[in-house]
Amino acid sequence: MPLKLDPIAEARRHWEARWPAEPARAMAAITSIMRSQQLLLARFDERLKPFRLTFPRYEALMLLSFTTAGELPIGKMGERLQVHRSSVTNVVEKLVADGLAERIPHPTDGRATLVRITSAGREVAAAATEVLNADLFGLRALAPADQEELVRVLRELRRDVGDFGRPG
Amino acid sequence: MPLKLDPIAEARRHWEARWPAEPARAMAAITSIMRSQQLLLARFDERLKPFRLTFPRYEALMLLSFTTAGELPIGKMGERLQVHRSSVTNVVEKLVADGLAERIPHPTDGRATLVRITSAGREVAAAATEVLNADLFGLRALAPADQEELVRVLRELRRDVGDFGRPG
DNA sequence: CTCATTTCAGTTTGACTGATATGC
DNA sequence: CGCATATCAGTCGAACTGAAATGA
Repeated sequence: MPLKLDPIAEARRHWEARWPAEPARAMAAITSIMRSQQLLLARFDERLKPFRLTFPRYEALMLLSFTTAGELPIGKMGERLQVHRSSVTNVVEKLVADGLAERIPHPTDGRATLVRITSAGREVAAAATEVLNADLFGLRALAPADQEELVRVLRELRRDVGDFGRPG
Repeated sequence: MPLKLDPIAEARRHWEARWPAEPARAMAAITSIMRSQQLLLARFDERLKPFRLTFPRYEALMLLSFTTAGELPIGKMGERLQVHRSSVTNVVEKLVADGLAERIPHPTDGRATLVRITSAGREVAAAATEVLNADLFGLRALAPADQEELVRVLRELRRDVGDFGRPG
């Protein structure tokens, strides 16, 4: 059930009454991101449920489907998804259990495990993507220019916080 | 360790190779939000750790501190924080365990429990906020105008997804 | 009685740490 | 040998569901 007023606008008024404008603005931006993520994630999970997927699993599946060979070692996946190796092990376990991916030995490195998307995995990935595309990932009402603006500003944010760039 | 390239720009190229521009753009916007949230949350948890707070706990504490009486029933908190009642029960339990809040009986409604912030809770909330303010909530490098833009666009998004407005 | 409020028990999920096995 | 890779066992946090208790 939606609230009557924008909760972030309300919170911002409280902040501005107690702290300078600068942190209040930053806080409003942050909580906007947090809340948006929460809402979008809920929406995604709902759409993905029929496929027995969650957003992290969907991400992993799409990552695999984007590689030329359809396979990637666990460590590489963790790097790309920015989560711990053991978390990847976990997610992959679910995909394997559902027949969407399989573990195969690395041809040259005996330590490594390759995760390969199966044809069933590709089908599910395509079908799920179709569903998500159908409502444009929940952004139907957002103007294309606004979507681009979002990407641009958040790219700045991510670079600043250390998502990419500044190699070191 | 930061990646060399922007992972979202990379993913977007993959999407554009397989699907129309519209969903690719939406997907880029969505994953920008998801990833930003992930990065910010990690940063917050790090900053809040010395106070034995997590972001949800901090949110709950701030919510209480913003009310005139410093107290709120559980259900109201869940409504404002947009989480399930039993989740609030859980978070409040942690705050109470650390002496930052207390449960008191509702004066007129015997069913309800009021959660009240303690003076220790106010102190911790203030100290934690000071720390978060010190790096402007992780948005040091983002221009004020960009922060406002973020708030504006995400307000549209939230309204569309059903965070507020459209009462019914 | 019905409805509302909260708690409790139990589950799910994802992420982590640290220890271990294996192979480069 | 040291280093890298992955798994396993165990923990934690947060969210949920559904049932039970209590009281308006």
